[in-house]
This record gives sequence, structure tokens and C-alpha cells, in this order.
Amino acid sequence: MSMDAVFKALADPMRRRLLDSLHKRNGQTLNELCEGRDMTRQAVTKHLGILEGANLIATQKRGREKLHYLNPVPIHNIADRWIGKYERTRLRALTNLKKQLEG
Amino acid sequence: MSMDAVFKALADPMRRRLLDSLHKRNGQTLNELCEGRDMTRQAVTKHLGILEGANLIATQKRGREKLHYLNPVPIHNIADRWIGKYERTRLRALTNLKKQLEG
DNA sequence: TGAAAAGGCAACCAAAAAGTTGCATATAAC
DNA sequence: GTTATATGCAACTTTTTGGTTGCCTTTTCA
Repeated sequence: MSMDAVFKALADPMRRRLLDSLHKRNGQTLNELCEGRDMTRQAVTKHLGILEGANLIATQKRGREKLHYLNPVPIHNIADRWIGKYERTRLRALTNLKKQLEG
Repeated sequence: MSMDAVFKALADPMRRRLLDSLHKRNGQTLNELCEGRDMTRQAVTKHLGILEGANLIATQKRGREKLHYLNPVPIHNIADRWIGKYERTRLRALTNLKKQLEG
């Protein structure tokens, strides 16, 4: 699974808002996810496609509706494999930074 | 501080590699950061400018050289304020996801 | 059965991003 | 002082991205 796709997907504020919306209420349809957004349905579809491509959401058809479910695994992986590296050395890096900028 | 600028800055693989390089060895000059990258110095400068704009690195001039230091705070903030939200409900979300996709 | 609702698909457009070339400036080294 | 090194700045090109319009298919419901 490509970490790059996840980072790219998270780069757009609208896509993060869509994730937030699913975080509040999971399993929303496309139309529900479009409500209140200043954007056409087709544009939202594209964003959801990118999120799905990054495996951040999974979809399921129910009749003529399409349901969207949040998949937190890629976010967890980024936190674990990438951010963790910076977290572990955070205090040391901060100390170095201050030292260099002062000295 | 804009979280959006941080997400956007992290979206590019070259910029993440630059951060990784500083994580390995902090305080590198521009020329050092250019070594081994298939890209002009000017392109690297632009990437570093974006990272600095997102407050992910801090710079300092030493004579004719420019030193670059990693600032882990924005990454920490994202982990804390944004990712944390998804981490906390991760198991529940996963359970829901499996249930829906199976049912 | 026929209209309305939910969504898919593709072409097109504009703006932003990524990268280049070319030249200028400042510092160091000889 | 002159040359080499390290970096800055700006115009330009190309690619990617975000968004729209227009039309088609499928499902529901009166």
C-alpha cells in the first residue's frame, strides 16, 4: 500500500473534511456527503475516489445508493511508521534547534 | 499556524525525503541537501522554502552557507490534534467497517 | 409504465504546482 | 585582487490538480 497516496489524499482540505464527516457519522451516501459543500456532486465524487484510492475509505452499494465507510488503518500506519520516527527524537531535535538558533 | 500548509508540504515525496535527510543529519547546507537528488539546486530550494513556510524547518546563515534544521513541532501537532482523533476511535471504526463490508 | 432520485463517465477548463534556465550577489580562498 | 563556491531571484514551461458541464445508466416509487 502506497504511503504517498495517503499523504497526497490528506493534502486537500476538502478531503480532510470529508473524512471528518465520515468520522462523525459513518456510512453516509454520496448525496449526504455532498450536502452543505460549495461544490458539484461530481467534484465530491472525484475527492472520494482519491480517498478510496488511498484506501482511506471503503464503499458499498445499497440499491441505487453508495455508502462510504472510513478506514482508519492508513492513518494509523502513517502515525506509526512515519510520524513515530519524528516523535521519538522530538525532544532532542527541539533542543538542537534552540541551541543552533541561539548560538 | 496553518495545519493545511503542513499537510500540503508533506504531500510531496521529495520534501519528505528532505525531512528524512535532516532527520538523519541535522544542520545540513543547501548543497549537502542537493547531493544525490535528480533535480536542480533551484528546485530543491523551492521545496525547502515550502517546508520552511510550513515551519517544518528553520534556517540559519553561516557565512555563505545556509544551514537547515528540522522542526518536529508541526508534525507533533498533526499527530496530536488531527491523527489522534482517528486513533482514538480506530478499533470501533474497524469493527464497523468489517461488519458493513461483510453484512 | 413513467417520472424522479442516486449515481457513473468523459471531455473540457483554469489555476496551482513542480521544475528548468539564466543571471545576480555574497562570501571564501588563493 | 581575482577566482571559485554557495546561494538568491525571476521568468518561463510543463504537468498535475481541482472543478465544471453535459449526458447516460440504474433503481425506486407513484
